[in-house]
Amino acid sequence: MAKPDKSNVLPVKINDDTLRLFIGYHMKRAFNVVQADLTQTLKPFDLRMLTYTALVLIVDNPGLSQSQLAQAMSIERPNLVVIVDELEHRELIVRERVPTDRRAYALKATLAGRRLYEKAVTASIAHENRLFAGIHDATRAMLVETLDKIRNQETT
Amino acid sequence: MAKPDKSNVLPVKINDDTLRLFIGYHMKRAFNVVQADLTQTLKPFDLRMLTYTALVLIVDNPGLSQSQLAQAMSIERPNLVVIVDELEHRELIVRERVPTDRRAYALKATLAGRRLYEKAVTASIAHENRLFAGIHDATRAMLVETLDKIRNQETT
DNA sequence: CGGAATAGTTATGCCTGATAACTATTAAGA
DNA sequence: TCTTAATAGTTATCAGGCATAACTATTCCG
Repeated sequence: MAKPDKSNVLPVKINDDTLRLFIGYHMKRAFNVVQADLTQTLKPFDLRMLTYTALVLIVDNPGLSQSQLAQAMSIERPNLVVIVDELEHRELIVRERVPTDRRAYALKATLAGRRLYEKAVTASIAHENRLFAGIHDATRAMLVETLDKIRNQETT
Repeated sequence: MAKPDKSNVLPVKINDDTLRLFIGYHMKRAFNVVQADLTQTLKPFDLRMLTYTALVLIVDNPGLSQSQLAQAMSIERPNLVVIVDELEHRELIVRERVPTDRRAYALKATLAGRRLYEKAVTASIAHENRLFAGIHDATRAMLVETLDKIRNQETT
């Protein structure tokens, strides 16, 4: 006579059928996995998702201002300050003065910044290839297309 | 002779082609939109995403423990305490003692909790139908299937 | 010129998420 | 049985992400 398994080594399976009705739930769970993996990928470069994103945008858009960068990253200006501070202190970017507008900074990557960019982007692509290895190209394309459609539903 | 538009009313379009290479980037942007909309949807019920998720799981799994709930929500036990506290103070759930294990609580929804659950779930379904109106059923199914596949790539 | 708007900054607070350390209770092994 | 390990829940604490208000310096505009 087997005694009931009270040990919670393998806890009872929880029913999340209601939550599974929601696409947002699936998006959150999936994104958590991607973000956790990306965080690990960026750790050797001492970059977080936000500092990485900012570095990429500065390298690809030399001379952009902090306001433009904040808007591109969909974060508020005050929150960008600390990010730019960190990149500047690490000498990955510089804040150059704009001659025609002494309020604004022109953000530009240094050589070290561009080198870190190359390494981090390469590692990130490898990370995504690994994580999405089981998903066909056509499916990936449809996924991206659908995600962009959702993004553009924005109810601002 | 049109003068160059220096006004940043419509800021220069920033090039994010590199970031667009990453599925995770598209996921984050899309999820931000969904989350913002859901937050607005839940606001009239005084629920946040986490309190809402916890309430749904407790209603659907009466008697589950805080440890099980934390695991189902993929958060640490200490962070769940405040969530359960809030739901309990609002008398949406109760912490019942488990006779066979005096360490654990059996979480159960009250009638008020179940009623709020009904309203919030109904509103959430309407929110998703509105947000995903432009996406065909077949596409939604494929989206969910792909997201679940990504979630299961988890590199724990 | 003078008020409005903009760029950047500082201070501050809320929410999410993680860890360490603790109490109470239960399980497990000598 | 007795000791030790493990578990459930809690507290304290910290870091990160994100938002707003208020401020300075500068530029725009009527």
